[in-house]
Amino acid sequence: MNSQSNGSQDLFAGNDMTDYLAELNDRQSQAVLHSDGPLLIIAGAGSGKTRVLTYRIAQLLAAKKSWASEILALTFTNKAAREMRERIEHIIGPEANKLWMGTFHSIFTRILRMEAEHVGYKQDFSIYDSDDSDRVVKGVLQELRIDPREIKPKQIRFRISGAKNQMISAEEYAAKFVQSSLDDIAAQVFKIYNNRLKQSNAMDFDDLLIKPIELFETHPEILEKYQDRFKYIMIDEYQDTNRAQYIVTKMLASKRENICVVGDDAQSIYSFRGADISNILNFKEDYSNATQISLEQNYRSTQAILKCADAIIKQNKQQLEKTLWTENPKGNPITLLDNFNEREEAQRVAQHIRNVRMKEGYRFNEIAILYRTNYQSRVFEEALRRKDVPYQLVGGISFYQRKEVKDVIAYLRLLVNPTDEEAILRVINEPARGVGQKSLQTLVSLARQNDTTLWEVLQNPVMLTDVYKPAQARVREFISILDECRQELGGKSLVDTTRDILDKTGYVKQFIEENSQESLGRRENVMELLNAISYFERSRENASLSAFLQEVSLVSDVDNMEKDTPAVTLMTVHASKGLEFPVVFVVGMEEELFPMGGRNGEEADI
DNA sequence: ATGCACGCCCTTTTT
DNA sequence: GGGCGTGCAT
Repeated sequence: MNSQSNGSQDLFAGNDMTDYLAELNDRQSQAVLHSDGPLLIIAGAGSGKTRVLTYRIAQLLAAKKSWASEILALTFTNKAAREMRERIEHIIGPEANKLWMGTFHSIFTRILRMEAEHVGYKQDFSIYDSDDSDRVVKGVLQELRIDPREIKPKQIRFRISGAKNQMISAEEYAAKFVQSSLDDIAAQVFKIYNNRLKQSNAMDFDDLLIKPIELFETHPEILEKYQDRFKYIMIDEYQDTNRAQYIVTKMLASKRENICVVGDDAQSIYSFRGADISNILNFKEDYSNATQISLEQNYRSTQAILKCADAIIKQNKQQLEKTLWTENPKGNPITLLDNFNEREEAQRVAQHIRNVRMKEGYRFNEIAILYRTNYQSRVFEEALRRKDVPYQLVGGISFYQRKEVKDVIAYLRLLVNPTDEEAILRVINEPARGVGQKSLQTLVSLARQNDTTLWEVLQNPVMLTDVYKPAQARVREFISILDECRQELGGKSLVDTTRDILDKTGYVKQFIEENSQESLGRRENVMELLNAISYFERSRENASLSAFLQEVSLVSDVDNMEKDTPAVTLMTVHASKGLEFPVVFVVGMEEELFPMGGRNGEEADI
């Protein structure tokens, strides 16, 4: 691996700024030394982008341009944020913890928590992931008497999310964007969906980006507070910002224009979730005095690989011109493996892995298998198992998306935010306590009729009179368990409180009684969640339940990837972005699958 | 009315 | 390898 790679060697032995400037090439140090005014860094793949960003922050601090607490650095993944923070900590020490560095979602959640009341929320609002959103949509569809099997909740959610990303309100959507009956349904659902989230004191992922804009638009004095606080703003992966992210950062930067964006139009991979490549293409028009610096030297790949990538990217119609080059060796040619089907492919990849290990001495953790979609992993897992090759899966159904984990999390969410309707619906009959569909339906419609929260209905004995008698008692039991555990929050530890919930509800007991392979696994996952909570509690100063919940709702699986375990890594191409492996298999390179095409496969997407 | 077992469905990429 | 809906038993 090259010395400029993401490798683990300590690059920051010296504390003297000049020391590490010496490690940079001309363009890199130019970018690091630029301090005031808008700066656009076009950073090709493997061109040392992270190192430039970290050094730039260190440089701003060293030159006393600002305090750490006045720098805002936004990334897309927790991993990128953590990596940068660690590197900066090496240079400047614990002061690094004062940086406002994190994903868009986590930073703006932080701001929203502080300003919640100004956007009509309570501080401990819940965060709904896409699964929660789908379930809300589904509920709304049912209330509208639309069969969720004919109209898929996901389709509706995509439309709502797409609209939100582009800052189109439910009202505007209904007025302007209805072109099909599906749009029409989406428009109806959109409004109700928003109300329901609001009433549940919950935000979805998109809200975390939109609500700050609302906040700043309606409260100029609050906007100004943050404009003054953030003297320097840095945005990583700018090519992947969507409209909301573009607007909110522009608002924050407009006073000082000390905004530095780093990106590469050729590496835009998130258009499917609203990323708008024109944000980076138009940066120079947004800020007429912007400086542009292109990082074109690649430190990661061989010439052979670079040449191949370049030949493909050159065909993009819209792009910022640049040519990647490298001083690295020519390297092995790329090997093409023709296969009859996926089973043969997997089998031969597994064999190749054994070969490169035996003949060329690579270790398992230096090898990666990349595919387009998670479900492709299965056949490779099988093949690797058969050949006794250890592997680790990154992504797919992540730990925090498992049903049993989500259930326990839902219980915890209810301690913090009892009005979280999605959480109630999730666990009110989990484990089965005799509150079935029929009773639930009654309860929900009571809430709607009285324009109140489900929680309110559950608590109100008068309202419950219409509900099936046996269910009433069970509802009361459910409520009192939650109330009891909520009392504990201040006193007991989080793990103990969680254990109490599990005990009182019999959640784990059901798994023990079932005693099947499956329930055993589920039980283990719940135990692992307890471990995670306990670890969180031990490693944090102010380890509140709501802080834990926030963290788990904003982590992804790549964040937990183990770099040193002796295992081949399996993941999607998306998840691999920014990582390095000496040996890489890109599998399933089939028409329509890679790149993904099909009916709506537009040329721009390809 | 609820609970359970079964068969059906689907699987882009992520915060 | 999931969830989810259906249909049957309790």
